[in-house]
Order: sequence, then C-alpha cells, then structure tokens
Amino acid sequence: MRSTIDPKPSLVEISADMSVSANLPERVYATIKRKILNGEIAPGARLLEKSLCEELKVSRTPVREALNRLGNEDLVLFRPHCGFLAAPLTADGARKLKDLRLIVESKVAALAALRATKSQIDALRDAAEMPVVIPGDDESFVRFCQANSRFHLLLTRTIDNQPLENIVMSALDQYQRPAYLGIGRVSDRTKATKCHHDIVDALLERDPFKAEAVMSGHVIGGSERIIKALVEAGL
Amino acid sequence: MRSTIDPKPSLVEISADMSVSANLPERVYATIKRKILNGEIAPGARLLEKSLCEELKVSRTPVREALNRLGNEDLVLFRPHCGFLAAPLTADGARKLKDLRLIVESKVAALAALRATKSQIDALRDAAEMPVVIPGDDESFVRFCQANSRFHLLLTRTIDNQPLENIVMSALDQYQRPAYLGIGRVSDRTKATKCHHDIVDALLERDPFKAEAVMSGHVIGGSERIIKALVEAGL
DNA sequence: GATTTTTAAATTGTATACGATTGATTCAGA
DNA sequence: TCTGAATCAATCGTATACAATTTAAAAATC
Repeated sequence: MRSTIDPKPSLVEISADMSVSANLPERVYATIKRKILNGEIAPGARLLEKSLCEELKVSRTPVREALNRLGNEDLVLFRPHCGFLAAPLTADGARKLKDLRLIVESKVAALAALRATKSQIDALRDAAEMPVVIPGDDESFVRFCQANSRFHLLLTRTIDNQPLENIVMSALDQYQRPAYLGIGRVSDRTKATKCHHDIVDALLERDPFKAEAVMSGHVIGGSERIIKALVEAGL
Repeated sequence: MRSTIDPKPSLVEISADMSVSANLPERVYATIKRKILNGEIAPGARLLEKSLCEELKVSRTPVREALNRLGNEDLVLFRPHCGFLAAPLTADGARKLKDLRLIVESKVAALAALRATKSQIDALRDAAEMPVVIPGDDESFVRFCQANSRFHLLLTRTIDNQPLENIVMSALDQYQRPAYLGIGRVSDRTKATKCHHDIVDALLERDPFKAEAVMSGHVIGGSERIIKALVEAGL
C-alpha cells in the first residue's frame, strides 16, 4: 500500500465505503481492488484501461495509478505493451502465499507474545470469536472472512509496524480470493475460534513458542484446504 | 516492486546499469531510487516533479509512476496535494526495519534449513565471504553492502517466493541507507562473514533452530549499531 | 514588531491528445 | 483447406495542457 503521511487506514475496514468517498485515485484503486477480490473481475481477466475509465467515469491517469498500485500487491500482473491482467488463481500461488503467511505471521505471533500490552490482548480476545456462517448465505461468509482478517490484523498491529501491517493485509486479501469465488469455501468456525483463543492464551502466558506454534498450525491448516481445492479445480 | 509477467530482476544486481537501459518508467524509477539510497537526495527532501522531469528529460507521467512505486517501498512519502518527500531517516524507522527483518529473515533462514538444495547451499557458501573494506574508500564500502545484500537475497531465493524476495530486497535497500550517508558506517567484515558461514553450516546440518538463532543475532547485531548511531545523530 | 489577510506564484490533480506497439482479421497463395 | 503475410483496429506509452489546491510572500492591521 502506498505510504501517506497521514494515518493509514486498514484495507479490510475501509474497502466497503472507500469506493464512494475519498479522493479519486484512492476510490478507483479501492473499486478495482474490490472487484478483483470478490471475483467480479475473474482471475486472469484482462483489464482494459478504457473500459475501466468508462465504467468509473474517470480518465486513464487515475486508473493507471490504481493498476500500478495493485500490481505492487500482486493482485494484477503487468506485461509491457499488453496491459494488465487480474492475477490468476493457482495452487502454486496459494502455496507461496501460505509460505509467506507462515513466515511472517508465525513470527508476528511470537513477537506479540513478548510485546503485546494487556489492553491489546483484551481487544484480541474480543476479536477472536468468529461469527456463524449460514450455508448458502454469502453475507455471513463475507462477515466470517472479515472477522478472521480483523483478528490477524489486530495481532499484527501489536507490533506497531506499518510496512509489516501492509504485508499481512495484502496477504490476507489474496488469501480470501479463492473463498469468495466459491473455491475451498469451508468455514470451520469452531476450529478457527479455538486457534484464535489459543493464540490469545499464549500471549497472556507470554509464551512466544506456543504462540508461534499455534499460528503456524492455523495458517497451514486453513491453507491446505484451499490449496487442495485449487488443485481439484485444476488450477 | 511491481509484478511483471517476465522474470523479475533483483534490484541489488541491476540498480547500477538499470538507469541506462530498459524502458522509460523503469529507468526513471531506478534512477530516483538510487539517488535516494545513496544520499544524493537527502532524507526528508521534497521531490519536485518538475525538477525530476527536467533532470531526467522525461515528462511527468513516468516520474509520477516511479514516485508512486517508491511510495510502495516506503522510500518516499506522499502527502496529497503536497507531493512527495524522500523518506526521512529516523532511529524509530530503523527500529521498525529491524523488527521487520527480524521477523521475516529469521524465519526465512529456518525454512531454508529445511528446504534449500545442496547446490543452493554451495552458492550461499560462495556468497558468504565478505570483501575487505578500505577505510575512507567508498567504493569498497559499497561492495561490502552489496555483497551482504547478495547473501541475504540468495538465502531468501531458496524459498522460491517472489513477493517474499521483494520484501527482503526492499528492507535491505532501506537498511543500507544510513550507511551510505556515513551514519553507523562500521563494517565488521570478520563478524559478518562468520555469521554468514554459521548460517550456511546450519543449512548443511538441516538445523532450522540454529539457522534462525544465528540470523536473529546477525540482524539485531547489525541494526543495533545503526540505531545507536541514528540516536546519537539526533534522529 | 507581531499577526493576520490577501494575493500571486508554484505545484499537484486530472484529462486528453498523439505516437508507438501489439494483436487480430483478412486476403492471397500454396 | 490451411498457412502465412499484410493491413487495420485497438490499446498502451508518453507528453502536455488546463484546473484545483497549496504554499509562501507581501501588505495591512492590531
């Protein structure tokens, strides 16, 4: 995410309303991003600058800026002289995303166990509980994903490191994409809630090893299912 | 770094010659980046689009694209309607960079111990040796920094994960900035070389815990010196 | 002399125009 | 009918023009 001098909002929290307020490039960025994440723009689809301009009623300048920023987040690919593509969804990509999350988030959990304040841990406990998912109800599933992202983001925030937050946010965004497309869309609410609470417990006990181990299991567990589903879908 | 479909070059390796070849936005990006990293553009300095255009003999479009990309790497800050600033150099920023490197690179080392192939480890052993630094000779110091970055990047490459590589590259770039400005510019060649060899040994022994521990020490050791120097410089 | 207001210059924000490159379609030839 | 080349349309790459905003400087007031 591009750095601004003013406080940087969390993507998870703002992506919904962002597309109506704020300045032009930000709005365009948020809109295209949302369309890619929720599958409105299919993986691998070509992104025509002109179409996006007409759709969003803006010129090419802010559209190109938005596409460049999305390129930095690996949500779109860029090929010189050929334009932009929505990033394809592949099992290999999901595997790499899992590795990235494993590396970053497991260690984040460990460090959080050493550093998080009591009030931060309290906030995490509140965020640990995952909402119920009603089968067939998209809304409830979206809420589930957002609640999960929120917990992971809140945990990352205890480290107080904006670039780190951006990395985790970006990974979580990408992580949700298959699910939004109906691939590997299993929400084991009980298990996720338990993992989150276990992590909170580890923080309270100031046990970095436990925090790291639980987080590793949580990341791997969730990812394996998605990777498997992607393989089965022939991706 | 922006994703292209074609293989992505390492910044450390190409930053020198990049500024003459390649396409326009890439060239502009590489040039401005180099100027910020080596201190030619001072930390906190305002980056006027017009000046950069005149200097590089291009229009504002590629310059703005480059500045946006540098914003994503936290090398420039962006304030709406006020333009871009070269990121200031602060002790707090260095602390956060240390945390980021600690989180990412320590776990990269651990994972590398589990996954690196024999030939990758051989390549790392070759890259472990750091060149001598002749006091007062900038060239030799630049070579020292590049050799260090190269080792860390090569280690990261064993994970085979482009976004991860980009994160480490970006962190290494920022990490070098104070040194290029003459702040905390101590090159303990012997110590660095030993750390690198210890990591290689850990990989050979397939010992993720040792790899992680050595890397943690290496990152913290190097950073502490720089943070201390920044504090003493009143930043 | 300090502070506020006004005014003007400079800079960024956005749109658009033009040239370069690419990819697709058509037409000719085998 | 299939292959290949040539042409054409569409899209991207870059530059530039104009509008909106800000900063800073100068003047006026306290």
